[in-house]
Amino acid sequence: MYLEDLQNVLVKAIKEAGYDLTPSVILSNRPDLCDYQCDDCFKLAKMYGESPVVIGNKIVSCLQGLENFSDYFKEVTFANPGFINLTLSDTFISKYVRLMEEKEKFNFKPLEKKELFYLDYGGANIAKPLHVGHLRPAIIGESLKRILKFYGHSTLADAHLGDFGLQIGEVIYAILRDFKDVPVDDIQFDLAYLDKVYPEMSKKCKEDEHLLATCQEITKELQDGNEVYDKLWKQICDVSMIQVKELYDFLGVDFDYWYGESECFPIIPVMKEVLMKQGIVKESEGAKIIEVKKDTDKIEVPPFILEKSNGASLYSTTDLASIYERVERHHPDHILYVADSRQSLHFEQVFRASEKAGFIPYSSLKHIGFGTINGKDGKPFKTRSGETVKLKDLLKEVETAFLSLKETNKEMGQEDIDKIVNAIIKFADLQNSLDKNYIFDTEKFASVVGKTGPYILYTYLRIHKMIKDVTLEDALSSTIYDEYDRALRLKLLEMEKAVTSAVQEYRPHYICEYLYNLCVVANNFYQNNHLQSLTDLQKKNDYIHVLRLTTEVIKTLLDLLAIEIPSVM
RNA sequence: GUUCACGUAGCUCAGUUGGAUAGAGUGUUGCCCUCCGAAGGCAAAGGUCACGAGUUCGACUCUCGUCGUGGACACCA
Repeated sequence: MYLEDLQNVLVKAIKEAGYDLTPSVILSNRPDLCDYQCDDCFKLAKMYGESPVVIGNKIVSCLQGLENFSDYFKEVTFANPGFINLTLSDTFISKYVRLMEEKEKFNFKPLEKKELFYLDYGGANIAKPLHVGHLRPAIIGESLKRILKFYGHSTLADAHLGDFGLQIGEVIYAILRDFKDVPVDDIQFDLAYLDKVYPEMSKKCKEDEHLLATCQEITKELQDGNEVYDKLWKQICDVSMIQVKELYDFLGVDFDYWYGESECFPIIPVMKEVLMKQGIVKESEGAKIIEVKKDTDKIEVPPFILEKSNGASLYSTTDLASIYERVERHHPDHILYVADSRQSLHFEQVFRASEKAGFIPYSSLKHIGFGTINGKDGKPFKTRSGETVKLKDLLKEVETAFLSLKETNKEMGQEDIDKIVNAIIKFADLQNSLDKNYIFDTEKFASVVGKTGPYILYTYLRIHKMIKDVTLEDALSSTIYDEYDRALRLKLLEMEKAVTSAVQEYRPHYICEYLYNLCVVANNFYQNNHLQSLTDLQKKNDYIHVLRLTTEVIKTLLDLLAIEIPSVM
């Protein structure tokens, strides 16, 4: 809100100077000179064919002539070759800090249009243990959901479990082999069994074409409604879901719908009928396809495959069916897919097919791709023996490393330890920009110093401890006492920008960046201003106001990253 | 082969419509606990922004090319 007000003042001054442009007021990149700056003199110079120096000086003198100048600025200057430097007045800063305290949601501007975002960020597979690869979609998706919701949008989260693919056929094959003398209704197995059998079958099918074909056949029959397979499948789901939910629960990742691909199957025939009527389905090499390439394409975009030559459905089929179903049922404005960047071509095909079929426009569909977690060799992260790392083991490893840092950590309650482990992992992951691969470094994931989740938690707890029992009588005054105080108040105002950017670009790391910077400024304040020894009551009152708001902002933003605050550290 | 993403300090990474002196963390070297928690604060050193052209008053940012890394390229998910 404050930025908009600043901008409006500038609009007026520009008009008064005889020009017409909506300027952009941005955070100063020379904090030694000013708080905010406007660089649009260059643009105006081009538009009006005058020198930016002349234009800038005109605008600056219009600003300086404002009747209520001090409501906004302490100082406005022009700097060569074309910068307008704005230093905000204490009155202005404190006014908006007070509004952040008083108004709902830190005085965020209400949304012009509330939209419904349908988020697909699960991708966990039934019958396979969750591994490192499932970590990023879960925490990025969860964070995006919370950010969108905080911003004012509606969200629906769908786990979209992989529960009807080849891996199920493989596991069913193994069950029938291992329990061949047991009547189907009496077959009982547990999670340990699935954990053992899946890797075994997966390996064997890669080596044995005949076995693979058998498992594919089982998968198809399951999809077609084979009763025996269906019974086993239900049990596989029940057994696996316990672990899947346990892990997601630990990570604070929650879904509105725990749907799997299997849910799409009843819709597939309906969808196919719609597609056939539109006449966009073709036959090619025995398969049913939809052409999705365009003349403007630089790359060869392969056709979307609706049906395999053996009549079976595949990944693309269920994804398109799920779009059809989601649109029919929920009418979302956007569907977001949080999935590995490697799947970008797949989503491109699905999105084009969806648009061609008239389900939902291409522009409403978005694949939020992210890089893979690599080991130090630049290849996907594996254990020493070359296996994918189980998520459970990774979490345990981080916990062990944390506990060994300090003797006293072992005395902490399990709930607090869990929260800190979450903070370590999530902050380490989310602070990277999404599109890059990143290197998994055990040391980094065990670190609690510097730019880490625990640093944020620690900052929060220290400040919270000293102000939690104080009740405030007077509102925050407009006096700013020193540079640390000023820096903290200015930083608090930036919250809106951080969240807005994160929403607009679907990038949680803007929140991390801001959160860390806020904590640095807050720590600075803390180090240089001792609350206890203060005798000036108004100053003490104001400091508590500012610190309290700081803790509230930290807590709110941590929640957007799905990080909870422990009771002690 | 075609194509997409990436290449910024020793290491791990930010850099939000192209703007002034490219920022953090970590590591290294020094300081700061008789005052609210040292998982903290301060300071120093550390850069041909992969390389070469181009567009622009101005390029880490945009365009093209080269090199390097990773990925994708119809019946797997």
